[in-house]
Amino acid sequence: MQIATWNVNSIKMRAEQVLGWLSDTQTTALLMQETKTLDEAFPREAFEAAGYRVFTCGQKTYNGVALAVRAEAVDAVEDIVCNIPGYPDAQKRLIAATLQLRDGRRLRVASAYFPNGQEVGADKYLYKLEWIAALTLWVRRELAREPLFVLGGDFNIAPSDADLWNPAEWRGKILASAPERSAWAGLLAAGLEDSWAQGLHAPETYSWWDYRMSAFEKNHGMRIDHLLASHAVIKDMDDVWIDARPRALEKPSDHAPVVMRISWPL
DNA sequence: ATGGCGTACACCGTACGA
Repeated sequence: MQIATWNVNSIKMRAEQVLGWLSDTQTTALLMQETKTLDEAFPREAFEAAGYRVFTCGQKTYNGVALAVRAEAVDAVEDIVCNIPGYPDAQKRLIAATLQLRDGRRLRVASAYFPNGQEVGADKYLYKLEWIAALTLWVRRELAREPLFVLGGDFNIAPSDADLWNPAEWRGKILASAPERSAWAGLLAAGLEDSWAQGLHAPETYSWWDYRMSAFEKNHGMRIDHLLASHAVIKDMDDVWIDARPRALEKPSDHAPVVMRISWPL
């Protein structure tokens, strides 16, 4: 079984690349962010024709999250929620669903698009911290009833200076500020583990590169997309990596997929 | 200090992003 998260930066622009990548990698469940599309305009038929079920929580122009799940891997998909329960928000940044897997396991997955925050101290920054606090409370509740849980997405947080190509310039700034890193630690304290900590990774491995100034070619990137999971998932994880290949295509998303392989035979 | 690039909506430029 393979689970991936990918900020696609407009699903209408990227559907062909995403479907090609799913076909190449045989990914079981893909968590998408920044679909930037109303649910009725999501290219659902193309995903279904490729053998995936799709669940969307979208809006016009901005934000938007979605799940694509291989139909043959699940008996049912249940308890779908759009946005954080109890946290009303016009911005669509979370979708979760429980996958009743063909092997009998129940796995809850959540795709999250964390607010960017714009600048430390800005209104959008306060919203970011408030949103993460609400998410953390929700994660605690979910973990109490769903032992197999994965939270993946574009966190818009670089957990350590090693996750920035130029940490000196980002010290204390948005994506790297102490309150954001403390919020990250709070998510782990709620009962999640960072899948990345399980693997051996080359230094300067990133998940996002600016479109400008040939940042990808120079590997001027950041690692801000993550897969967290409960221990019951992490203990069965074989590998985790970032697939930078799609970033080198024509008209790419500025983010690359983060992928985890779990030993369950699906 | 700005823009550098890309996307969306719909203006023929603005908002937003990380």
